[in-house]
Amino acid sequence: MANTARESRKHGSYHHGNLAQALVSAGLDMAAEGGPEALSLREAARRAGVSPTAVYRHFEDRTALVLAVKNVVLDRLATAMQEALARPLPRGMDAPEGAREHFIRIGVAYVDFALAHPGEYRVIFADDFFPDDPPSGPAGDGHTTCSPYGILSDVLDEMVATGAVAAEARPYAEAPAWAMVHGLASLILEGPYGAVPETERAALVAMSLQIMATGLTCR
Amino acid sequence: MANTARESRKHGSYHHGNLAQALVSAGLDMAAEGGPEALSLREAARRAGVSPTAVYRHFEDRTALVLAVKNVVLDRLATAMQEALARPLPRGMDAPEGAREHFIRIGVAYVDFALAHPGEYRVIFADDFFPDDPPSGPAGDGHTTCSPYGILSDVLDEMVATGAVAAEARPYAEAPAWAMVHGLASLILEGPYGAVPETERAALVAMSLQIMATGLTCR
DNA sequence: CACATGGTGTTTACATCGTGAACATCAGGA
DNA sequence: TCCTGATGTTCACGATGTAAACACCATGTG
Repeated sequence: MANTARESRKHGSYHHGNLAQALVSAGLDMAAEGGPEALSLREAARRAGVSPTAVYRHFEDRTALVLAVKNVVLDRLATAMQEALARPLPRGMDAPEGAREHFIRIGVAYVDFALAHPGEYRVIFADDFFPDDPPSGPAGDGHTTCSPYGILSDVLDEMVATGAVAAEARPYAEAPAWAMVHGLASLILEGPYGAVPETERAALVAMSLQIMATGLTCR
Repeated sequence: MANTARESRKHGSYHHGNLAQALVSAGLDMAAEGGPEALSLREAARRAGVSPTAVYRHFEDRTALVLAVKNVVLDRLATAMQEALARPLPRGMDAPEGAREHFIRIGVAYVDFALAHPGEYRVIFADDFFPDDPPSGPAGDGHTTCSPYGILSDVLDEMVATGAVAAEARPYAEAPAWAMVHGLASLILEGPYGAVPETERAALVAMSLQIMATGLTCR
């Protein structure tokens, strides 16, 4: 939104103005329509009103364009998760319960985002390169807190700090948690659970996350 | 393996003999090399020593070819899981513990298969159509027991039958279980956990499955 | 002020892919 | 014997990613 004024192509001007941004925006649209495989370089150029090879002035590859789109999607996902955390907790909930509730919430937010924006979500896992979210050693070292991975990490820390989760269970705890939500999203979007009616889906997701939280908490 | 004798192309014969099979076999090779996106119709034809359009006599689409390959991969995955189940249990293990052990085993086998055959594994989730493994209502109705999904279903039934898992937790229990293993495989193959050294990977997977089993079992 | 420079977009071209249409070859039954 | 249906072939088309050479133009330096 940096510059709404300078719309797509200024009347007859040879130069575009902010092609890179326009291409990423077109890429987001195309991803929303048909996932990462629908994100074509030529079509992005077409939508930006520019010749196919102009793209190469701003992105080395088609892959580079996809990667730029991916970063935007990751940001949006992180925002959705943070909004879920921001909602006030029910009164009368103690710290460990609150941490567990946070865990459930970001999980639900993650899956909801994936189901609401299937195409965009799938871009995150395109081209087998992950720009964000470093695996980070057994104990999480400094990651960007505003990335999905960082948010998950923080919530897990909170669970340990409040005593909801034993400290011994902390190392690598991101893995099962993330695996669960990504697995759910993936099985619903690309797997057999797409057939499950939407009403039961929410219950299915909630139940899965409860099991996960219990597995982490129970000792 | 129906007919090993009749190799690819018999000297000068116009007709191939068993093109369909040769194409699927080529498809498997290509998938092993570069995943589903490397599975090209033309290249499959090339490897079978046949013109590109000959493929259409046996498969309606490129998608149909991919689907055929997918079915073979699902079979192999199921076999790997069944082999894991076939190994004898440690003596002195009671029925609930045995069921839990079975659960862990098929989970490990699933992830191991995915990591050992990344390209083939990814074919399973290509073209967002799932030929096998119907979601099957809340309570599993008759699926093919020799499919990955069927095997998981059976093991979950065993967990309930032996009292390891409460009957109330049975409906839809396949979802979180499968989500976990698929999520793990996916995050390691296409996500950030590919960077984790192989030695720690096994521990990470084992730990995740323990948490999952605990979540199902704990009451 | 003139002008070179580098950033940005264009045109042309090529290899690859999936796919449709028309034609060729062959095996087996009327 | 010849016809018919199954299987492969050749040609053709449009789409895609990308490289190479060229065109435009804003900028700042002489």
